Amino acid sequence: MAEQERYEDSELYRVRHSAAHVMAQAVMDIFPEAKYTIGPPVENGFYYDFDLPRTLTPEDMKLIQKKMRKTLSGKHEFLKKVLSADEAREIFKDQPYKLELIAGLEDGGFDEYGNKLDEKPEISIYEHSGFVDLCRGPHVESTAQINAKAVKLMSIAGAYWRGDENNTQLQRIYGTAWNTKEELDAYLWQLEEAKKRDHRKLGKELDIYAFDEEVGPGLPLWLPNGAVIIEELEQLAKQMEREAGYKQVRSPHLTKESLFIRSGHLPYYAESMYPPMEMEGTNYYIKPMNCPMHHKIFAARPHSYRDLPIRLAEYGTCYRYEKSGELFGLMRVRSMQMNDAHIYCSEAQFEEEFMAVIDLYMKYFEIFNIDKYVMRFSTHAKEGLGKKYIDNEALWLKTEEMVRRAMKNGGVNFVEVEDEAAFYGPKIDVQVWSAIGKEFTLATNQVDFAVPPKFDLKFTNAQGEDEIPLCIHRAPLSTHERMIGFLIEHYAGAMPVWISPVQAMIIPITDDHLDYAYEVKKKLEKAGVRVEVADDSARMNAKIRKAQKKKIPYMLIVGDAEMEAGSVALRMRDGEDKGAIPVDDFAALAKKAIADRS
RNA sequence: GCCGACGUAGCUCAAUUGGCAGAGCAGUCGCCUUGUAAGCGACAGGUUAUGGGUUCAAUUCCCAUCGUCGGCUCCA
Repeated sequence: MAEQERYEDSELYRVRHSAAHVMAQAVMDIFPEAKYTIGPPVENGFYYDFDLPRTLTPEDMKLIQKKMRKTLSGKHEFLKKVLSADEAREIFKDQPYKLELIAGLEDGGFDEYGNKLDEKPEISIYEHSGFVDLCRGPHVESTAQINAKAVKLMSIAGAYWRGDENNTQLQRIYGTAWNTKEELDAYLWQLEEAKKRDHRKLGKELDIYAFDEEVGPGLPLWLPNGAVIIEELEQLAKQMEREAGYKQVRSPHLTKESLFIRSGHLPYYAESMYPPMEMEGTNYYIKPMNCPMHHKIFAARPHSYRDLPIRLAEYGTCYRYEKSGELFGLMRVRSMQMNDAHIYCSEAQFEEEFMAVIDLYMKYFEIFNIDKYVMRFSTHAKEGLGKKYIDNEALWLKTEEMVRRAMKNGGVNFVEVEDEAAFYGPKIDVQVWSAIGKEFTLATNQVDFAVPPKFDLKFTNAQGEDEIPLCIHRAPLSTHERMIGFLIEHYAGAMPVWISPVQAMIIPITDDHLDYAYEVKKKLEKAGVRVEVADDSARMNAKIRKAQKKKIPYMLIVGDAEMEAGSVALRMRDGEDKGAIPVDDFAALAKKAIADRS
């Protein structure tokens, strides 16, 4: 396979970066008193952030686009000039954000996002048709290289200066830019297609879940179809966990405050927890995580090294107070049921246990044909020690090395990302993308070296001494909410047979075939197939259309011929007509598809 | 939570400068009895998210609240 060109090195990257400058020029033209900040290329386009005297309107967008087009119709060269910090300060003396950037560059400290740089950078400006911006480039040679017909402004959004919510909120304009009009159209078409896959749209159409204003935001109601999917996922998890030596446990949704103080969730996690309720002078919290309960279950009985590892599993229901603007369909909710388990093991057992969890992930990915994901190894950051991370650098480094070694020995590809760990240890997150391109952590596999000692967890080792176990937190099937949201999009609503809420729809051609249809239904139900009869007054064609729109895997058409032969005419949801087959044969076929989870 | 947009029947969407709130699909009831993506007809369906305000008159203009969406922040 040929080496792929890095996006940052591509022509398109320079086109987008340059288009951002042209847009900034248009905005500054309309608002001369505005302050401009930064405007980088991003995936599929670019943005630029401004501090403006008033909020932008759709009319402004039109005007900006018009002005951009005018600039792009000419051939204006992008000229780079390297200068000193003082010279730069003189040019941008009325631009406070630029002055801040210059100061960062001068210190050799920080780039435009406030991230640390390794080397002291040079300070440069780019100028085109009289517009000057502090910028390290690269750009196209001239505006003639930007196709005005392939540039489109997409949306306005709020964004914090340097991504910090304590800073001023700026107005961000997003645009997209391509080499040709055809590429732009293809991109816009792709966006439309993605919307059709959106789990929020399909979840409604397929009657999987609903939100109700009166129930509350982020609190999904599972409709019968959704509940079927949940049931199947739990069956799968229970089977896999049984085979992998897990034990099922159960724990309450509510506990005393002291438990979460001990676990370290309070006060650090309080922002994400529902506020406490007071009973008889004691505060109780609804759990945002299951771990403290599982630790208590472990601690409820003494353990010998001979018992380890101990693997405690529970599809635990948790509640987290996500900020209102962060909610997103099923992917980000306030009530969730996690495919949770905690594995308590000795240090010697760690690598094998950790990799057994990764193996479990792989098995699930195979079942669901999930191949577009990134395993992210999330480590601590030194600056966060004692703040967002437990203050024990030696243990961090040690456990991180354990994970790194385990992953390498297991031959698993991963990317390492600093400052993404849990407060109690490093983790492997499985990153996936929603239909509309949002990134999510689907599954997670975390090491916990910090909390077991807090809970006085121990086992008796071979020498008869107390030893503290390590804990692995894992959730390979994520939460029901996120997993099902993901699966809806992954399959574009056409769920595999085994998790399809309705697996077969029997479609009688006329009412004369209804009795036979019910007879077939009974037989198939006996075989364990979720089947319904389309017994409404619509015509066969309409019934097929309806079943097709509900993405039901099998349509069984029954008429005179089938009734006589004891068969069904099988139509697949992709439109393929398999012709008539004996009912028993179909039952066997469906049974096999369900058993194989295909 | 913040910035912005939006909220009309179960769903998808109309409604002129403020002047009687409408259609398709779904639903119900009839008729038709049909061979692989929509048969025909009738009926029913609404305090235009909620609460205030302006006005002779508000779906339309203003304010607040709730919710949804696009981002930011945050995250399983």
